[in-house]
Amino acid sequence: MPTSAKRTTRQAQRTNDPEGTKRNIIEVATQEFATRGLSGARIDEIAAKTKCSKRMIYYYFDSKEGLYLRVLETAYRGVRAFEATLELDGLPPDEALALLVRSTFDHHNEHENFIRLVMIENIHHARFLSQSPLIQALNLAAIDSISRLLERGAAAGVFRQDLDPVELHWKISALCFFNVSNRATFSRIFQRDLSSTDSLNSLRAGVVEMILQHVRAA
Amino acid sequence: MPTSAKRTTRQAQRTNDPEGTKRNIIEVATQEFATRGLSGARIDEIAAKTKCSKRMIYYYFDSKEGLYLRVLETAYRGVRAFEATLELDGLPPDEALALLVRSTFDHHNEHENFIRLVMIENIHHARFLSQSPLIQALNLAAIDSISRLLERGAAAGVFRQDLDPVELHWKISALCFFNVSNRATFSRIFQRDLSSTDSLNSLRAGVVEMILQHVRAA
DNA sequence: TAGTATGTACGAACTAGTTAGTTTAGGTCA
DNA sequence: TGACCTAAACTAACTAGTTCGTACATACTA
Repeated sequence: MPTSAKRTTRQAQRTNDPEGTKRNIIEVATQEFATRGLSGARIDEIAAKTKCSKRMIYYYFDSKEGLYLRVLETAYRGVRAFEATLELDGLPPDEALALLVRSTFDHHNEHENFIRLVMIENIHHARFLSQSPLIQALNLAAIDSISRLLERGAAAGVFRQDLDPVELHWKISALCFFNVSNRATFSRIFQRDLSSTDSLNSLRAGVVEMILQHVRAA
Repeated sequence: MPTSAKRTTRQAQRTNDPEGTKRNIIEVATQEFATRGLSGARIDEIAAKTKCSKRMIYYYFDSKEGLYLRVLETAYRGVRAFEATLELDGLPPDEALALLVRSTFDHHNEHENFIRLVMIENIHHARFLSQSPLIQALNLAAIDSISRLLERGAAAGVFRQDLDPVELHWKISALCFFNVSNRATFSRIFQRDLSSTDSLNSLRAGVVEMILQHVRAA
């Protein structure tokens, strides 16, 4: 019987691996959503690039938007996990801040997919992020770290007293985020490869310097 | 005959107005593309919101992408037109720079559609901007203005000598762009309305201060 | 009357999501 | 221990609805 023969050949080595399947789908979907956006990404395309069938995407994630939300959460979790590896509390305040800025700059630079997902989420007015208490909790933790840093700096007399941790985080983010988010248009317009080592070194140094100058006690 | 009667009633007052029609289409399309992105925007939806039919979009702009490109060009032209109204050359360098930063911050803040179009274009790796020599020319002109400013400042001894105009433009852009581009996610995560007058005043002041401190001669 | 401008109706291709199943893994009980 | 059972994991093919783009008909203007 040809039907059963075909089946045997094709599916002989199937093994159930729910976690692996989910991970595989999220990995592929991250790339697709980051590349093409929520409406630009195609479920069929994602399915084709996974090791499983399209039905599994709906089996595990319910809908395109459900999948997108899980992709977004996974991306934010990755960033927070990175931040947690920095041990700022053990360093003098100014050195800790310099390290934070430098690391954020480099991390963003190396994780373009994360930046693109955040851009896409902003295009959607943070509609999906709003549905995720997880993401909001993750980010609030990042502010604690800056708060402690500012308090130590102020106490030691090296930082100004009037700094707001959220606004400082905003400034650091702005400079590190823009480097990746607007690189395409910026490089094109000014005919300069902003991802070259020289450009990155120069921009990184400028950003660190600006932030440190900004927080220094007068 | 009902058909001709209908036609007569409906089109009795029709007047040909190609320029007006084109302007109307671009206006509507700008809003739609800025809101939903290139793949998210729907030609039928754009057509429904114009005063003309879908046929006219294809008549004047050939394709969805053709329309998008014209929308992008029009948006960039608007920004450049604004920049040209600033008369920086008549002011002392530090005042001129402060005015440039403040104006850029406010202009971006008031033109969310432009910011969103640039975000969308970056998501598309600047693929359409690359096709438009017009946009590239417009932006290069903006750099001239900064270059003159830096030269005047350096000559007067108030600015450092080692500043690169493109990098300074990058830093100003980063801080002013991020304020609008990432407002949705940022406001949501930190439960703070970054578009409130207080927030804007505080951020604007911080941005101007940072840039001025950065360029000042040591 | 020739070229420009405009509306209507339609189709081919695409796309999110579903239906109707099959296969696997791991436990149960005769 | 080994046949049997069930829930979980998985697939191929399909459906219903959408969406870009066009063919065709017609009106306006110089």
